[in-house]
Amino acid sequence: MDVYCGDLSAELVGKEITLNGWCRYIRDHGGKLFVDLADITGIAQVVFDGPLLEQSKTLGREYVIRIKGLVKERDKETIDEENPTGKFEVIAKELIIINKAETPPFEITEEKGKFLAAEDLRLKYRYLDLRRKEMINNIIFRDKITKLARQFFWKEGFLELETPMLVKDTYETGARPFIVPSRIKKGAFYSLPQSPQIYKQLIMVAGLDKYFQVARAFRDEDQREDRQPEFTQIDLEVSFKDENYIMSLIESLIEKILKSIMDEDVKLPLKRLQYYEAINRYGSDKPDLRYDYEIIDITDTMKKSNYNTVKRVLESNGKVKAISFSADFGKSERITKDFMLDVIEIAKANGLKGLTWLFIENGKLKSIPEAIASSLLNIENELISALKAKNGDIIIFAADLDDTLLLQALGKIRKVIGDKIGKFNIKFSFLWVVDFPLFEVDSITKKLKPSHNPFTAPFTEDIKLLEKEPEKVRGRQFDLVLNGNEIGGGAVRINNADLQLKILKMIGMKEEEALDAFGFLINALKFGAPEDIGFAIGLDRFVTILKEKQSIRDFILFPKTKSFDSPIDGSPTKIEDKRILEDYKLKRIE
RNA sequence: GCCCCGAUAGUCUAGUGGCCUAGGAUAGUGCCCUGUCACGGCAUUGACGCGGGUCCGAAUCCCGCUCGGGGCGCCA
Repeated sequence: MDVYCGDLSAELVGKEITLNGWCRYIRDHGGKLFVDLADITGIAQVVFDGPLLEQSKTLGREYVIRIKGLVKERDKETIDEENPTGKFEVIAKELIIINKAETPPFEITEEKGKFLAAEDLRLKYRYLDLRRKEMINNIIFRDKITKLARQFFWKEGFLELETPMLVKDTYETGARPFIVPSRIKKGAFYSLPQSPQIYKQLIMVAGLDKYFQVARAFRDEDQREDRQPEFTQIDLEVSFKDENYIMSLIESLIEKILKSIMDEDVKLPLKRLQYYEAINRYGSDKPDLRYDYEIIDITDTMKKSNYNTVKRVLESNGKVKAISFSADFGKSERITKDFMLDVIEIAKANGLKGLTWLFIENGKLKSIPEAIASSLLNIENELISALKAKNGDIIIFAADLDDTLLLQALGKIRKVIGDKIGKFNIKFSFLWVVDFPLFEVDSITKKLKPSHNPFTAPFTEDIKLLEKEPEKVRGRQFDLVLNGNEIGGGAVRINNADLQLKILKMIGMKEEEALDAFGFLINALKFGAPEDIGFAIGLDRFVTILKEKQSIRDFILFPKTKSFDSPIDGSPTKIEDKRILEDYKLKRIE
């Protein structure tokens, strides 16, 4: 009987079984030899003695073997409490060495961190890294979520449909795509999809009214800890539905994932925050609401103070905004002066001229130097009560003429403080951010650009503002935020050809450019496009946050490095000029 | 394009101008061991990313490069 190593159990005691696995640890005692045999399920101890002893001594680390043997309950004093199969062992009767293995270039160990090899080495030998329990768990966890999502959408009547990987280049409006030269059509290129966006809209026009896909997407933009050039979205699109349908559908999916996979409860419906409210209260369109630290406008109070630095800004119609938080973050650790000096540096790096910080002791404001607190003496109580601050709290505030900059900088600082204090009473804080502006104004070119994508429908009542006050038009866009990270986004799509063309022109495309790039979509909208709404969850990021890890690379089998190399196969690699020229009629210039 | 951090045996690390002939752990190799479980004991092989500079003297300081990581820009 074939058994997995992790499946040794009481029922198997006395039975002869076959195990296949890798020799993880070998303990040679001279007259007896123990092997920890590992596979995807776990580790089983195999005992070699008697006639097999000599052969077993030829085993090395990571040799792949098959053994036949007798399952035995271990003597009490030899039970390994650390190992789930530690009450049992297998007395080997037959040993087949399926394959020898070279000594691994790093240790495949479960000991946390101690021997964990550098990531670039792990990625080069990813097949060895993936033998580690932690990685196995990550990959299985990801599978569970994908599987659950599939079952969920199938049950809701969605079709799992595949959109093309070789698509039309639509660089004009979005992320830089990876391009693929065409061999047949000289000088022409496909792109790899930045998202299945347009194709799923076409699926809706076709009348296949509920689509989903576990879709790969590609973006040739610089990387971050939570960004890879190719990544996976759980992507969906529906006809004849609205925002409330999608939000409650996604909420229901989240609830199921958290309950059945994480055994965590989530309170539904999720909180919804309007974009402007999120910005004003938290300085971010994806605030982390595991902690409060709300940004409070103290402009009016500060006007009465004698704090000249700030007053000068106020005289030019600037604003002052503040955050308060506890200096004490448990385990007798406290916010230090050095940390606050770092915070001031962060403030400056984000464009603020400076930042003031004070602390409250016995109901009084204190500062280093004392002069700051003195200049605020007349508004001390008003300030403390406006911020709902208490003894032991730190108050920070900053003033600036540019309200947006002020809020964004404080939003960054709020996050730094939140991450530092880290005393969260909620593990997962989900949030909808809704009512985004349809456009952003590019700070340099002053041109309009879509705040998400150019296919998002404006609010019907805002369409009249398109001509004169486009920056006030709200888009029917909603983002899903988890612990301060955008993990999903959805929108109602434009289903009117004229409006679609108009929006494309508003973001700076000439009519012929717009038709050249998106004519196939605009044309489709003329042939009976239904009401259309969709959503996508960034799967890699989602699983990473649920597992409370930092890097999405630990949840991707073969990730790329920061410089876009693929350590496992060494790609990208040069292709000989001859082939490029003959097949694609392309020439390399240097 | 820019900013910041890092690079010492196969691996993880110690190291802050002379105590370094570079220390430890683990892996490897050889020998010993019948109850270990990251077995143990004894012995042993093995390293300062590359190039330049400062200095009497550089793993250590400086410059450049390479590689890796974090961030800004970018990511509809």
